[in-house]
Amino acid sequence: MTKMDRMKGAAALPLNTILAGDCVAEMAALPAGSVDLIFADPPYNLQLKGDLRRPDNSRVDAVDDAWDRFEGFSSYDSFTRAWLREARRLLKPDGAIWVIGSYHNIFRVGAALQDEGYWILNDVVWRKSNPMPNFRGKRLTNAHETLIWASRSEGARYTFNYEALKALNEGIQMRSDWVLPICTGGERLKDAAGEKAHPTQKPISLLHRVLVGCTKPGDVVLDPFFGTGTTGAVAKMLGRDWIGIEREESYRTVAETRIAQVRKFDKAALEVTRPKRAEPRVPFGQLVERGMLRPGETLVSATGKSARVRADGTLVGLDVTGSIHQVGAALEGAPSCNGWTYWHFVRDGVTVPIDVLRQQIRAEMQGSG
Amino acid sequence: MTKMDRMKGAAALPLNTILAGDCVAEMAALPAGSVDLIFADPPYNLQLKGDLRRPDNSRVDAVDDAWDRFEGFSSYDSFTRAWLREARRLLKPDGAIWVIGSYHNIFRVGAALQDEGYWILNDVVWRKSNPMPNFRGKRLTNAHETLIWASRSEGARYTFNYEALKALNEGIQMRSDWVLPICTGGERLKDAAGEKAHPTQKPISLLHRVLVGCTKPGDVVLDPFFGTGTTGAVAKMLGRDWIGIEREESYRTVAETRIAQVRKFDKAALEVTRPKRAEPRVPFGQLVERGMLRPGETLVSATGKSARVRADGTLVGLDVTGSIHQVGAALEGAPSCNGWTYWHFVRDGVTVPIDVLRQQIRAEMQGSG
DNA sequence: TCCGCTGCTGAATCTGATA
DNA sequence: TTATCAGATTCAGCAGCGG
Repeated sequence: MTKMDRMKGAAALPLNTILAGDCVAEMAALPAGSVDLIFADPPYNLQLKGDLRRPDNSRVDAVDDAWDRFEGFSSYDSFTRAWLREARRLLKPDGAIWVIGSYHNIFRVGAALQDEGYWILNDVVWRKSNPMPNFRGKRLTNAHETLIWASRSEGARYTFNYEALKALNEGIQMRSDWVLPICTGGERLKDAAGEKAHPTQKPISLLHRVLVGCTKPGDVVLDPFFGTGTTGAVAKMLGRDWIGIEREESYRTVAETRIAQVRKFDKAALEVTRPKRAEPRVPFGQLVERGMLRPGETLVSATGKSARVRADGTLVGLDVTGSIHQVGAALEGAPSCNGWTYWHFVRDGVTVPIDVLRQQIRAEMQGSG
Repeated sequence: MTKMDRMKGAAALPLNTILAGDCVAEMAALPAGSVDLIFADPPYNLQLKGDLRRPDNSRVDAVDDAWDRFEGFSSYDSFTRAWLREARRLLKPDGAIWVIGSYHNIFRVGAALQDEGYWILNDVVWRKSNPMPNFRGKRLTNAHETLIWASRSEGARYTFNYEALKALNEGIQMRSDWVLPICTGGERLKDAAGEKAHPTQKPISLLHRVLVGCTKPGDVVLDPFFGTGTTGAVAKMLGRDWIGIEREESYRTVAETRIAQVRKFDKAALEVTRPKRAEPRVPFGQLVERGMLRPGETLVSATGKSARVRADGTLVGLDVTGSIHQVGAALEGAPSCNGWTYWHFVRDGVTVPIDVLRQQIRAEMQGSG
């Protein structure tokens, strides 16, 4: 594909609309390499037989819709591989996919993902804080669903906002198990008759975490099983573009009304904690040029090693000369070393990491734009 | 099979011993329909490439054993289907199987189980209370493993001690997610050199829950990937018969010594299974994800300071960005600050501490362990 | 004996910008 | 495309030691 083709394709993308039809056919009509993230909540192939009743004999409203009926595993597999293949064609090279499912279908989906060339990054457990109990006492309470996060291929440079998710989790890195309530109450959409509009509406909180963690503002998010449009609603809130595909007219109607009512968060609120790597690079030599460190001055490490600063911003250790990183690594016998945190200078008897000086320079750069 | 055959087969069973050899060949030599429960911890096919270092530069001791190396998915699939087929032949008609794995292999195992005619009853998530973190900040902490529980076939009358598991869970129906620590400390078996005897020893608490829930005293439990014999040790404690199969002599030696030391119904060993209950930690970000607070919304303090909420659960104050605690401390010039009581939101003209929202979330989590 | 501090470790598919 | 090198990155639990 030429750059021109891709630009043409991108221009043709039906952003922020719901396409009516079968997801494989609709995806086939979209341009390759045009989507940043796909979130998919495919039919679970539940294979329910008769009714299920609660201990008080009331009937459980199960998923018995036509779209969840398949002939058998082989038919479900063909369906799965067909939509996963089209989805992969649509993804940009560094794009990624999330798929949610239960034990009825997730193993087949996961194996198909691997067979189609996707590269699994994590499986994530959505642990429901308020699941439906097991009424018969014949099994464990089915209290979770599984999500799979995969990049388009091995080695792809997928988007992962590590610091943002860490911030969401109060400073501790986000784990693969997420405790979130199921979608109930005011969030649960109702149809005209007051019945739930969709049997398996996903909670906003789930999509919020996925989109904050794995997309950037302005990214294109595709949901091939749009349902009542949680993906679109959250994408809009977060300032991402979205495309939905949905066969059932009744779901599309509910989704359109819903998304129209969503307000985008304001720009400042969408800013997210950024990684250090995104900050401007400051060469160590600048600390010397600016006179923050004197040539000839001795730097020390917490492990008791020392080295002397030279005018060109290199260090001289016992036997070694080189960058702050190289000398640190050599003195420790380590394969690598972050010299910024390893080396310290001494002022008025106090030992200070040289990284503090780098932060001063960065702060100045901020102020001067 | 006649009743006579089955009795002959049962009589020939090598109970409470470890068979040396490849599990497919060893299972093929055992009589059909003779086993009540199988617990299997097959190789995960991790496909690790280079080595991994912690931020302090120490090297992670990875699973690089020969038994975890496969040519590719197709080779792993053949292996999986071969042992699952033999395992199914050995099961009594009402027998069941548990298999444990990670995202590297569990999807292939689950699909194979279904294809071979097993009937999945639950997938169970082992949520590790103390997993290894993600050192490079490139993915989510891999904090769980998945177990699949399946009966030999659809409609089988498998053993499930509903009341026993409910009692283990302090009177509440057992859920499909189990919080248990990984195997460390005194429980972790060491070799003569003081190194861990097996790279992936499973905790007693995990097997305890499986065997209490899915076997009866006197049942025969088979583990085709016996390793250092946690399955055998727990079976002996609980008065079940066991059969192990293990290729590696070093593992068999450790397992034999270990199981010889186990006393039936060792009370102290059973203590391990009681989960510790602490007040669950609720990250501030969850209030945002759940829509209790809106990104862009302003929080205020009793001292007249204010800050705005961002989508990743951080706050922006006058000059500071960070957690609710960090921003509160900075604005007050204090070394620390409890953001939960310091910050308030405004609804209908009323100022409410954000801690009220945390209490709401905790109330939802109550009773769901 | 208790407390705090340091150090070590666990089934892990673990970098990215620039030349 | 490949080589080079700067430099970013961790949580819970247990053992051992010193005061």
